[in-house]
Amino acid sequence: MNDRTDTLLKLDLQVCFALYSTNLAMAKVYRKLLRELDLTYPQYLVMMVLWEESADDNAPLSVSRIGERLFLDSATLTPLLKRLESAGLIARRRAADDERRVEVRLTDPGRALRERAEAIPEAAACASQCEPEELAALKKQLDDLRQKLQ
Amino acid sequence: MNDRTDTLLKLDLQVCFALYSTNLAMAKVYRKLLRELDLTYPQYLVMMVLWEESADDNAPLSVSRIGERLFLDSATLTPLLKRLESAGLIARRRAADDERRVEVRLTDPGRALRERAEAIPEAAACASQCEPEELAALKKQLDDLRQKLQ
DNA sequence: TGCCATTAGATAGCGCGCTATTTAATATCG
DNA sequence: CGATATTAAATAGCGCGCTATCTAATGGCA
Repeated sequence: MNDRTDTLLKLDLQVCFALYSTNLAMAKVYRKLLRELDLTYPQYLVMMVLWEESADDNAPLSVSRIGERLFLDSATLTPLLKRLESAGLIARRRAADDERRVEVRLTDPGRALRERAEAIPEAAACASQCEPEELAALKKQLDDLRQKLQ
Repeated sequence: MNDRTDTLLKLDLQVCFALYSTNLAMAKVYRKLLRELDLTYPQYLVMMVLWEESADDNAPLSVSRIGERLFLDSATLTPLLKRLESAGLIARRRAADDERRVEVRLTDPGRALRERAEAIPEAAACASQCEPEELAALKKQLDDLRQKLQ
């Protein structure tokens, strides 16, 4: 193994660890911010998808559609959605035309929560203290890497 | 809220989600690679710290020292270390001079595992398919962000 | 010496996120 | 039509990672 290869391997390890630990740090910041909404970060992501795709017409989203957006599957989403349902933020119902599908809709409180949630990204942006250019570059690199890994 | 601010907020959300989902994708790749070593990614990180800091002289590391390196605390590490212990890779023992501390040491099998683990970073680097320059830039940005978040 | 604060680690309980499997509904094809 | 394959979601069980709390050991100080 030559030096260049060795450097590359160490670097790769360091990148993976940086990804891992920065993600934990990010989760910690969001946990604090989302505490007052009684949401976890993954729950917040689900609500964001619903607010984005279904807020206007209240069109239902299937579990798998939400999973597509968030790269999560039913084993993760089903219990999470049940918690959001028991918190009164969403409603779950089997689709009439295909009873395999579960239709997820916002309830009125779920729709209303959006306003209170609007303070979150600003607070998060503040915590990150980064320049837009820097963030844009980081996002692009992360998206590239995810695509390659998948 | 002006357009520039709005753009920044959306960007921040996107970066956090990119971080979250890329981390999951990375974990998935490592899970597959580490399967043959019967290690999870956090367990692998602990072994890496031990291999790096304690392989030569078998000097023990405390739980908190490992936690410092990995940004994890005892609530996460204690059960993880117990699993590594029951797998025979490490030994845990209260320190004689201060019985609050627990000394973590590699066992012979734990030390031996290092050789088999040396194929992992190469395989991971291969999966990421990235140029060293790109990885180096990504690592730097992630480290910056983590520091700002903490 | 005795009291109190601090420290290191362990524990309880919760919510992901995963693999593997199961259930039920729908689609397909002879 | 009936048998089989495919699909959507749910479930079981495991390992983090966290907050909050607890236990036990040590340090400090009157």
